[in-house]
Amino acid sequence: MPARLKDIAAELDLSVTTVSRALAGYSDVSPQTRARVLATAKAMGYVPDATARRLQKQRANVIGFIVPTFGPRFSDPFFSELLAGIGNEAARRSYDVLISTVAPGPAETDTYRRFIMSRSVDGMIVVRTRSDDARIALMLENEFPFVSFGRSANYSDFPWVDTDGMAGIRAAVDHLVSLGHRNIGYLRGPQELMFSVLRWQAFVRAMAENNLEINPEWIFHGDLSQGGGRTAANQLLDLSNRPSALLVGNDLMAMGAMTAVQQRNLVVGQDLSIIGFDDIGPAEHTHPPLTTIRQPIYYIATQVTSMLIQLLEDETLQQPQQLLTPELVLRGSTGPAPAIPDLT
Amino acid sequence: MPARLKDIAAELDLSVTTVSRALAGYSDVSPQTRARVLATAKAMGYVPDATARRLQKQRANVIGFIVPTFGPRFSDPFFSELLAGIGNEAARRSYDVLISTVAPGPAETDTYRRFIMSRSVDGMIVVRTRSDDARIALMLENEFPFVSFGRSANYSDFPWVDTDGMAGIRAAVDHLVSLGHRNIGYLRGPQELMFSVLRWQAFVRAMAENNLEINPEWIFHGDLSQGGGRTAANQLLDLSNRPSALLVGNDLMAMGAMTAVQQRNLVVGQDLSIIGFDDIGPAEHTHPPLTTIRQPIYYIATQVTSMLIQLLEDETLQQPQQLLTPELVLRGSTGPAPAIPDLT
DNA sequence: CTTGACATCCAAAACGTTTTGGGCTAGAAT
DNA sequence: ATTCTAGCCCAAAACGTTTTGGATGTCAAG
Repeated sequence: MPARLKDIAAELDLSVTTVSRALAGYSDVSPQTRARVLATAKAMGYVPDATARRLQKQRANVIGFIVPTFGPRFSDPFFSELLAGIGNEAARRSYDVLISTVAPGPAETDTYRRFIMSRSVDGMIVVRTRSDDARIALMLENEFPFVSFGRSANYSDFPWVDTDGMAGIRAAVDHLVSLGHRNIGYLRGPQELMFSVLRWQAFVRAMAENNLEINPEWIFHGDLSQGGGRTAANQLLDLSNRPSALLVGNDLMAMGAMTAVQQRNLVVGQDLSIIGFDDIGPAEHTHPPLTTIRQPIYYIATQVTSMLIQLLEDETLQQPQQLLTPELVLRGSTGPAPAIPDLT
Repeated sequence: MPARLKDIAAELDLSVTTVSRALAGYSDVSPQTRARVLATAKAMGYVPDATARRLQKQRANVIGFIVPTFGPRFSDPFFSELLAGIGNEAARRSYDVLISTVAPGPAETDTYRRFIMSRSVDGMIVVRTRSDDARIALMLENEFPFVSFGRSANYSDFPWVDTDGMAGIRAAVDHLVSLGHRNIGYLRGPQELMFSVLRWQAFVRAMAENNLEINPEWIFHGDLSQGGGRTAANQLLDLSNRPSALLVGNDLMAMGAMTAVQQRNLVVGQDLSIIGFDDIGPAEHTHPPLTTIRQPIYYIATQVTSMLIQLLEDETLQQPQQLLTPELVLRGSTGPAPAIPDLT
């Protein structure tokens, strides 16, 4: 049984009130008394009961994070990095993080509702925003504090941090063009994810700006997983006329695509140039290392967490919406386009 | 403001007690009243205040999980899979998961102490156990419920689930031997991690059983990361007399080692056979796919969580210590040993 | 008519903390 | 001698729920 306030009070023949106020450092406790309280509290290993304190303060000092797990087994380095950022920043500011995992859908909204209405958490962090995002709708309508990693199509007035996919994709396309590529394919992520559609739109625009046509045969869809990337790349490689470069919606799929290429004894960066998006940890350790559009996941995670805590502590955000410019990281998975047979 | 019990009571002109008992399904409230209560509770979107309930019940329905993050940025698929398992199983049994991230060390023990003494969680899940594990010592001495993924050298009487590293390593060595390898190196993980020393001991024994000598030049150390694996493999490749096969303490390092081999234009599975340990998601997507010793991380995570919840609900564990036999998954990173120059 | 038995409801206590609104004493000022 | 002020302390209320231990009313059995 951990020691409680009343145990300390009994030990020192003081009231619970005085012990509480001594520990909180109020000035209406004599220095001697305070010293005695501090000493025995330490000796008894006293740690306040978090639940009781929460009930009284009407504040949990906990932020919620619901991981949208796609499928039961999922291992996405994106999320470990995210979690490390959220966890470290929260710990630094003495907040705890309450987690649940649930697949997108109605059950997900229920979990959000439960977190909010049961007052288990003071605020939420949202990731992988959707174009029409029920989670954001729910929280806006309940005026519940949250910050998201990513924007949404249907709502605009809420705090978020995001990467400028447009700029990133444009840099990638420009880079491919400068390498001589004109036949560029694109591997899209799920349509309902906001970042997926933004990146796709960026691709369409960047191609147009370079006066390149988009060949519908070279557009593929994947589920953001390595397996999905591999499947899509195999479809591409089965084509009789292939593109010379493939832009991929995220790194994990790009890595899967690389595997598919190599399994046919083709060379990534030569027979097919591949560019990913994210720069997750493993990206620099593939062979060849993956050229990718880097978004600072860990930094964004700390940033989002920090913003949420600021909101909770009634500070106003000087910049509630932050659009970060990503950086194209040139590595080995891209190379010059193969010479085109001269048709003249 | 979410609706509270007293709001429902006021609405229906009932006492808070009756409303509470109606919702809890006690038989001393009339069916009509109960129906009315249920209806308005639903209409008002009532969700019980978790904090108040916890205080009264002296039970949080929360399990704690402290992620031992090594370094600020870390992305280990091992942990995402672990988290998915813990999260999904906890959600299934209506428990929440409270998370913190902290690097191993004294601050880590403080975090455990805080979780325990503040009664924020009912029990803890421990992973990456150490030979002499301060976390386990702390919880045993406070009789705090926990279940761990992994054993410990200094304590034996606590509930855990673990993979039989011994059996796994032996299978791997036997497999290499059957392929003709006699010169086998080993890349160890950190010495303080229990699974690391168990696997190393297993290697020593398995080599002896096959009458093979261990060449100290072929023993390396790494930090379980891809970068660590790459560095170690580079040391190996710099050697004038190299082993023909390398057994690696975990998949992430094995993947790093593969990259190092490929960067020298050598072929994994031919010039150097590599075997990992874990079978994390990406392992089957490398090129060549990684031969590895599979431990079912997701399953173990659900199992550990389930056991903890059983403990918390006063059920006795029929099998408090589970040693799972891993499976050697043969893929492309291993191949026959190169022919040895005949010295006779 | 009384007594039980049953059905239905509720006031009050409890969980452990913080906050509110004083109370008491000693010494200084009037 | 009285009032005021500081300094120190504490009882009680409050947070929202569940549990405890009745209270009240009705109806059937005696």
